[in-house]
Amino acid sequence: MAPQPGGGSARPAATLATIAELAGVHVSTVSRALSPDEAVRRGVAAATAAQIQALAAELGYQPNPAGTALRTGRSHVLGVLVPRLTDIVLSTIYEGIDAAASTAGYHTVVANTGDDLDLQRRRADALLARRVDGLILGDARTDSTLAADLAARGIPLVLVSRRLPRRVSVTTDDVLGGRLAGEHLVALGHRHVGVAAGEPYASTGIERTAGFLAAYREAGTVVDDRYVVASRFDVAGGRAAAERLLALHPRPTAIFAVNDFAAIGVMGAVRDAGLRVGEDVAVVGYNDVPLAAELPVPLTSVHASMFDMGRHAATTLLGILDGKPGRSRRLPPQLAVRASTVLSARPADR
Amino acid sequence: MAPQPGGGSARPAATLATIAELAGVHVSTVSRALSPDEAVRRGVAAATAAQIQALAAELGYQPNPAGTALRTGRSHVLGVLVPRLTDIVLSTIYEGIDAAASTAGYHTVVANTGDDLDLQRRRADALLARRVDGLILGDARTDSTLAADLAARGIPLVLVSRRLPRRVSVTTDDVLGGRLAGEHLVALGHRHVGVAAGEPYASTGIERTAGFLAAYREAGTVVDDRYVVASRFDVAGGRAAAERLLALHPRPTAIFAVNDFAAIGVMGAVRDAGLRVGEDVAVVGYNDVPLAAELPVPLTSVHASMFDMGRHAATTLLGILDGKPGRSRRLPPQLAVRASTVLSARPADR
DNA sequence: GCTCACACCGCAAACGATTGCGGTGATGGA
DNA sequence: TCCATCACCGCAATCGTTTGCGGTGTGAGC
Repeated sequence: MAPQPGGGSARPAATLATIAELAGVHVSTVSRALSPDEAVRRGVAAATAAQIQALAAELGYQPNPAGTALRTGRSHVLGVLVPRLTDIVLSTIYEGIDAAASTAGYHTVVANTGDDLDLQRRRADALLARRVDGLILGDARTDSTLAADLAARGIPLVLVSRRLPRRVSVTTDDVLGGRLAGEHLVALGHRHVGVAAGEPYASTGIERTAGFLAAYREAGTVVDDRYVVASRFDVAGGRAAAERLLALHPRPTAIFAVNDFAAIGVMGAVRDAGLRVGEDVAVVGYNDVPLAAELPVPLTSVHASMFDMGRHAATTLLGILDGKPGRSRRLPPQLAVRASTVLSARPADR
Repeated sequence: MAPQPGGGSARPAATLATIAELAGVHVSTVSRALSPDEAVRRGVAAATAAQIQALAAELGYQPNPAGTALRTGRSHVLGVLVPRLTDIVLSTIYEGIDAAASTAGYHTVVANTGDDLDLQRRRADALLARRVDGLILGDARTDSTLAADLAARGIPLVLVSRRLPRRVSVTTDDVLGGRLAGEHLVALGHRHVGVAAGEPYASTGIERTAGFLAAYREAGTVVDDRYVVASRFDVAGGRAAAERLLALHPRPTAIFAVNDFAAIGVMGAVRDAGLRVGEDVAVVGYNDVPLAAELPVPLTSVHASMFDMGRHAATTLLGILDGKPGRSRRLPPQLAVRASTVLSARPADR
C-alpha cells in the first residue's frame, strides 16, 4: 500500500506545492522532476531531481488526475462498451483490455448496452461526457451508424469482437473459424447440418456462418436456407434454434452454433428431443469458454484467446492515441475437438 | 446522441465560458444556472436561467469533470474491487453497482484482484490515486487488514458479497442460505453429507457452511470434519473437493457446494465416479446462476439477486458519501429446488 | 422623496498540474 | 577580461468549474 495519504486518518494529500515548499523549489521544478517524460526530467539538475523524487516517495505523492486532465486535456481513461459484462466472452475481453490499459497507466470504464441501439448511443455519450480519451466498442452492429458517427466526430475508436467495414477492429478470424467447424463436420461425414447463426446484426455470427457454409459448399454440399436459423447468443436462444432445426426433415445430424452458450442450449434441446449429443447429433460451439470442456458431454468449440483479443484492442487504441495508424487484426482460431462431435475424444481433453 | 461536441469533425467542446459569452453574462452566472442544486439555481433570474439552459442544450454542453473534480474535490467515480469479473456472480453484482451508480450520476471503475492479497492493495491504491470518492470491495478476506486499513484512512467503504466484522456490507444472509440447503437435504433423508466449503478466507463459504452444519446439528446429526473440505470457487475446485468426499466411507449421498461453479465440478466428479447426480448423489449449489437451471441435470441452488446486491451496495456507499450512517444489509435467500436433489422436480423448473 | 431590503449578477480566488518564456549564474573560450 | 553559451530554475498563464463576497439596481414601504 502507498505510505500515504493519511498516516492515520485524513491528512490532506500531497500536491506539487507541498513538495515544492519542503524542497525549497518552485512547483514547476517539482513537476519537471516528477515528469514521466525523460526529456522533461533532464531539465532539472540530477541532484535536485533526486531530492524531489525522494520527497515525493516519502510523502506518497500521487498526481491528482483532475489537475493533469484539466491542463493536458487527456484523461488517461478509456471507455469500453459491451453488450453484457455477464457474458464471460465479453468479460474476458474486458479483462484483457484492462490489463493492457493499466500497464500503460490508463484506467478503463466499462458500460453495458444490452445490444440496444438507443442505449449504445446514450452510454457512449456518457463516456464521452466523462472525457474518455478513446472508445473500444464490443457491441458494434451492422445496422447502426454509431461507430461511423463517432469516427466522424474524430473520436479515437477501436472495435473488438465484432467487425465493421471501414473501422479498425480486433477480432478472431471468424470466417476461418466457421470454416474450421465446417470442415470438421464434413470430415466426420455429416451431410445434413444446421446452424444457429446468431443475431443478424453481429459480424461474428454472419462471418462464422459464412465460413461454415463455404466449407460445405466447397465440399460439394449446399446447405439449404431452412437449416440456417438466427438465434440469440444465449442458452435460450440456442435452444429455440435447435428446436426448429430438429423438427426439419431430414433431421440434421450436426448443429453448429456460433456461440458456446447457444451451443449449450442446442445440447439441451437435443436431450429434450430424446437424442444423444455426440451420438445422434454432433454439436460445435464457438469461443471455447472454460465451461465448454467441463460439460457432461464436453463441447467441441472454436478456440481463440479472448483475453489477448482485449489486450490487442487496448494496445491498438493506445497506439492510435499516440498518433500511430491503427491496423485491424484477426486472430487465428483453432478447433478444440471434444466429445460433442467425437465421442472418443472425451478422455483426451477434459 | 448528444448534438455536440463536433458538428462534423472536431469543434472545441463548449465550456461555461463559451455559453457565458454567447449569453452575455459572466461564467459564474452560467455555472449557477446550470447547477444541479435547485437552491443554487434560484440565485439566477428565471428568464436568464432559461436562456442559458437553452443555449447549453443547443451547444450540447457537458461539464468537464476534471474542472468539477478539481474545484470540488469529488470525482463522482466509485471504485470496485472484485476477485474476477469473469465470474458471473461478480459481474452480475458489478452490473447492479453500475446501474445504481450511473442513475445517480456516478461512474464506476472496476479492477480484478484475483483474490491476491498483494494485488488487492495495489489495485486499491491505483483506484485511490484516481481519486475515487469511495470503494466497494467484493473481495474482502478474513485474513487481510486491507479493509480495516482503508477505513482507518477515512476512505468511504462498503463490502459486497463477503462480510467482515466491523465493516458495512451488503451480502446474502449466508448462514440462512446454508441452513436452507441443510434443511432441504435433511428433509430428503440424507444422513451422510459432504460440503465443498470454499476458500477459508471468504465469509461466504464460512457462513454458508456454518448454516448448513447448524441445520444438520439441529436435526440431530453432527457432520464429521472429514466431510467438510475447502475448495476453490470454480469448477476444478469443486471437482477436486468432490473426489475427496466420494472416497470417504461411508460415501456421502449428498454434497453441498457453497458456489454453483464448484457444484458443477462436483456433478462432474460424481459422473466420473460412475454415479448419477440426483439419484445416487444429490447436489446443492449456491447463487443460482442462470446456467444452473439449464444444466443437463438442473441444479438445486440457493437463490438471491446478485444484481440487487450490487445495487444496494452502491446506494449504501452513495448514502455514506452524503453523510448518512450506512447500515449493513443481508438479503434473504431462497432455495430453488431442481432435479439435482429431487429428480421429479425436473419438469417443474427448467 | 427617502430608506431599506432583496433579487440578481459579477469579481476573483481558488483547486492541481503543465509549459513556454525568460532570468540568473556559472563555465568555457579567446 | 569580456562575452557567448548553456544548465538550471522561477514566473505566470492556463485548463474549466465553483463559490464567498460584494456591488448594482429595482421595488416596496412610510
